[in-house]
Amino acid sequence: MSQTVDRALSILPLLAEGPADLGQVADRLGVHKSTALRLLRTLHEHGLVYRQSDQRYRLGARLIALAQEAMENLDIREIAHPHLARLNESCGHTVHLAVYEENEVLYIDKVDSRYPVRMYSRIGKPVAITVAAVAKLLLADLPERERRALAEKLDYPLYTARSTPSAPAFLRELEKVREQGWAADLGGHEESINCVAAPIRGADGRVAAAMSVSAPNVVVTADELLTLLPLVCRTADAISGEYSGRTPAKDIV
Amino acid sequence: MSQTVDRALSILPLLAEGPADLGQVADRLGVHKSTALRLLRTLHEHGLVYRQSDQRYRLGARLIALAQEAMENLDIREIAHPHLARLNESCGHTVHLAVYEENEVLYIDKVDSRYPVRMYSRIGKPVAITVAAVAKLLLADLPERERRALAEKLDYPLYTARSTPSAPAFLRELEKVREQGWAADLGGHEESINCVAAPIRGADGRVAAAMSVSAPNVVVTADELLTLLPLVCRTADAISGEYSGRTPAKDIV
DNA sequence: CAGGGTCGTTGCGATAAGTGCAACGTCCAT
DNA sequence: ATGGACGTTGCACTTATCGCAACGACCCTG
Repeated sequence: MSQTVDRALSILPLLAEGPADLGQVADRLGVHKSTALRLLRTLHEHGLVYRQSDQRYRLGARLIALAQEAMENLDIREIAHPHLARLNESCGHTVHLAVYEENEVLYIDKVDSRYPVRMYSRIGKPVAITVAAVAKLLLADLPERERRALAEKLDYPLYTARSTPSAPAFLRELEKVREQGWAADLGGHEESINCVAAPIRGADGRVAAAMSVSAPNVVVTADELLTLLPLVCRTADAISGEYSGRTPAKDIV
Repeated sequence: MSQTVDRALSILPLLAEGPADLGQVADRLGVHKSTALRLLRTLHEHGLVYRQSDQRYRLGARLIALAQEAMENLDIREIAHPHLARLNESCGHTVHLAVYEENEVLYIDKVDSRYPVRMYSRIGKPVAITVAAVAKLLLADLPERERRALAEKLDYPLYTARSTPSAPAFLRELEKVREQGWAADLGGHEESINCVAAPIRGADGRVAAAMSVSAPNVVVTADELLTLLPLVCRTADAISGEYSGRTPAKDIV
């Protein structure tokens, strides 16, 4: 809508790929160098980009700090965290919390496994949307139109032989998840990693977030992990209760 | 430099304080509502702001994802992480990695304590710059002019009785840290928490990052924590060696 | 050491893009 | 039913942005 701002913001994902110099930025934006310079300067003043010693630009520290504040403002995160920590205490595995927003599913909290083998994932990282258990729960709750439209738009990378291969398969899987009220990912993202997930609902009954427990085969088999399902669901329900204002929450400050 | 972009970017910190509606944004920017609307729309298209169900705007998911990518591009983080994890294995306490950029010190990595008592801090969060041990190391290495200028600009909040109270005191502390080559924070930020920190240097000898070990009094006394200093310094030196390209690093892909 | 090339930077005039206004629509509360 | 608050739209004005061309710094090469 606003050309100047639009161009300036387009620089950010570009720099997210790695540092770039003025010429590269100008080329990729399709504008004159002087224009790119002015945009970069403005971004720089706001701390969103940083100019490193070799004169190239990269994303800046304030961007990271802003994102941090953004996450801290998500009240569901505050509410859920103690529950996630408690679940991690009792089962020892990695626990994730994720939300859906504008065609993306994002981890917004994580409690690391207490086993030495840790899986790779990061708060703030977009989730493998076609296979992750939390993603299935979040998408399964979208209105049908939106769900179908999104499913068509997605790519279906074959991370493993068990990855969801196509839009129809994905929609069927979502339907199943929707009915059973929980989801699993058994080696669909990484061969040896399984997850079970449960939905967290707001006052309106819609799925506001999803949480999961993940563990590699070398620690527990898929079947063993599935025995945790009731515990995961209970935890998710407890969070739902607090988040929707039904349960007053017996803590804190 | 670019008015439109400048205004648009000013919206981000504003929304970081919490969700706001169109009128509030327009007022705080000092522009007409229609102008604010267009800016917000552009930000929205790029996913940097999100419009929640009550129509108010808040920071969006892509901002968080971008920040994530920004951090993953910091090569020092990649290099340091295994060392931090190993240090955590051997001492059990919380380990932090921080960098300085444009008047801010930011945690860019963290390995949580294995004790039940965990301290509050977050990757991406700006550090209490006048008291944190890592901040002292990073600022102590700045050119004198810059260091003085920054010291004058800072606020000196008295978190505790031991917090650095003023610019002159801070500069003296930095001088000391500079000479001894390590830093500590003994209850200067939170009464019961102590840290020891060591610098990580690049090929040019300048301090590129700093790492610290933190623990609450209830787990170890300050004196006990200080006995870890040699280990912390050795770890930092190992990271320095790898980062500056001296040590080839015996790993990875 | 001179010359050619690359890259970042600056000032300027043309004009395209952004701005504020006023009117409209919607929703909610009175 | 009526008033007010808030978001949204189209439009005329004019200001802020754009690309250009020229400059300067730097680096590498012959």
